[in-house]
Amino acid sequence: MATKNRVPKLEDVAERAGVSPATVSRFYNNPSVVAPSTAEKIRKAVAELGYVPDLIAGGLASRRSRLVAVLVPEIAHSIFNDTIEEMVSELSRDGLIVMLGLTGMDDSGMPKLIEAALARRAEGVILSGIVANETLRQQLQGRSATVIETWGLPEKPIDVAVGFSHEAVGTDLARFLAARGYRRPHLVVGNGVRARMRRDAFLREWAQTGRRTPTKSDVEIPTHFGHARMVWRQVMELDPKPDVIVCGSDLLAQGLIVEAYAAGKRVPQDIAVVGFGNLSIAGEMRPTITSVDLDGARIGREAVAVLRRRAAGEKIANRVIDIGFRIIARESA
Amino acid sequence: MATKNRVPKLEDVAERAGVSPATVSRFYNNPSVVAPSTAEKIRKAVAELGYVPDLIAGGLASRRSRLVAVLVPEIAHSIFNDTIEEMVSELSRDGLIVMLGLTGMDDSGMPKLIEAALARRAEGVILSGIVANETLRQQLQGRSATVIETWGLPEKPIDVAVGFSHEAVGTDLARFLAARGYRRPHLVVGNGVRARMRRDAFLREWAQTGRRTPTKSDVEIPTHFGHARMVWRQVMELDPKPDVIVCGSDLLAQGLIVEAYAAGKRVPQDIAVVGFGNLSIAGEMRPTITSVDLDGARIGREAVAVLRRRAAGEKIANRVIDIGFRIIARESA
DNA sequence: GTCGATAATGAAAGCGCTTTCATCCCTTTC
DNA sequence: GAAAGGGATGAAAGCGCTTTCATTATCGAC
Repeated sequence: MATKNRVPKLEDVAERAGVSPATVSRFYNNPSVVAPSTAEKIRKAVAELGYVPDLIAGGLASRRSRLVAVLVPEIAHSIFNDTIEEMVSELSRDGLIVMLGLTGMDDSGMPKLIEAALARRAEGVILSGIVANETLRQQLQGRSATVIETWGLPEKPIDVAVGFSHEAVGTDLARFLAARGYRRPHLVVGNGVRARMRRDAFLREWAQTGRRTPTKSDVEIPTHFGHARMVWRQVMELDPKPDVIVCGSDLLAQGLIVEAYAAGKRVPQDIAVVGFGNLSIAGEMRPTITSVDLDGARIGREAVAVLRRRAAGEKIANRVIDIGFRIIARESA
Repeated sequence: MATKNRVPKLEDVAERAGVSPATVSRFYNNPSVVAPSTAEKIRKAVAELGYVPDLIAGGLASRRSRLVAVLVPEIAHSIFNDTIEEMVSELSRDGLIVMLGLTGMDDSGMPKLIEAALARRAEGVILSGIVANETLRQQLQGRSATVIETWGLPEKPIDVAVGFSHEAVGTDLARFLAARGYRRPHLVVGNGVRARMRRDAFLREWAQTGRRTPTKSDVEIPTHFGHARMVWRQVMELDPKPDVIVCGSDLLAQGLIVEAYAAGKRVPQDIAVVGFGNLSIAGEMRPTITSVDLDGARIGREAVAVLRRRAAGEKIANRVIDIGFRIIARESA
């Protein structure tokens, strides 16, 4: 038999079912137009042959790649993971696959990955953070792919952005702590753009209170549990008696709580701690951690929703989608 | 100009550079054969046009998809993340992209994702865990894609497997604890196949010592920090005086340490704790956590190495690659 | 019974590349 | 100086699908 020993193709199915290739193609892409009896014959032939459509060939012909690129700095300790998880499952529901790209914490891998995505004619490119490089912005703008920047809220998005305002977080956090009566905060700031935006807004707002200027220390991003020892030492050097430490992540906050206990201090009685991200541990730690809740999964959902609307040919009116955030007051501050 | 307002294609570059399409194709796929002066002309044309090759079309013609599918249960709290991260960066170095698929903790999404991967003619399919479903195994076996099962060590891999022996972990852990003089362990077991393999091996080995049969409790996988409260309660009910708790993950171990402190017990003096996975927190927690080190990144590297050797046409002699594991003794046990 | 719709299908021309085979021209080599 | 070899390029035939356009069959409606 001619079809032995090779991967069956559309034509083989057509022949076996006694129809034309066009009809088999319609069976897959537009099933409502094929007659039930014909469909049944095709289904049978497909099963007998073990046929799996070649989406590469299909993609070329239809110029639909069914591919969405998701580019993030890293995933090992990432706060983006909820977002990615949500996107991947939502997208695969639509028959889209996601190409995962790791840009590195400094985004150095981004240009190559964007090129790779465009070369595959990705229908969407979802980026974490906003793209700084002007050349890249242009390159992305010229293409038909939907480009979604997430987690930040640029004034002028390349295409669409969904995230929240880091400035607003900083401001609100300052107000929140001021209202609770704290007077000597220490800020632990990750050395990334976003963390700095929050810090600056915090300091600006804090200055309004007329209270002591907060001490600050820097950590590498991604900030995590292991930074705590070093940070603790640094904090104590700069100000042995801060009343609250504001962290760039819940993991770091958790680490500091452990350090505080190891140093014989109680949280929050002797020193308070605030996290960021509202990871599940924030609600599970002892004491539970006061944090800023960002609905990562929601960012993912909204991003996918935008993609869907684009696919449906809708115009996207609101190009900057603010999902907001909430300060969750718990035991630690 | 004819090339205005549309995405330039290979032919446009060829025309502009004054060469044939074939030569431009060679410029990309086999640059060593094109004359330097010609290459320069092409480079110039590419830059002027902003040409990006269409890898979909290229893939169809060359029947190379340059796509590797990576299928994992989830990524939000995953122990696989180091592996994924390593694979993604290694693969993108080779110009391969990775399609990330989430199968769900029960692997229910696997069949569809495998079909999607095959439909895109993925060159490799990397699975976490071993595939139980026989139909799926067959489907995978028939294709030319390299299939790599990771984290487990099946007796008869579909194609290639890289991981470690969960039985050996259980056995070694039992010996390790016995040697340290522990007499009343409690086992916290995730309700997954792999965790159960470790447990059974542990119990078998422990029985040899003639000591008290360990108490056990179950948790949902993925096991994490938040399970600790419930587990702690359960442990205390089953045996108020265990001398060591053996956990299915470092996160859970960390949670139990926090619980122990909250209950006024010292680790390891009053109760010891052992983790699994050797996440970075294991070495950073206070006390540092005794754990089982599995080099997740190495699994990723080995998997990619296999893919490379296949791509180079090499035969893979060793179809089961055991990367081993090490028990890291730290403060907590 | 005829006509226009409508539904179902087929024929064929691509989609934008890769690759085989052939060609041409320039070096070597004796 | 001719033959042989090799390097660089071009022509053209696909890769396995999709989709437009045309065709045929079917069905009411008048």
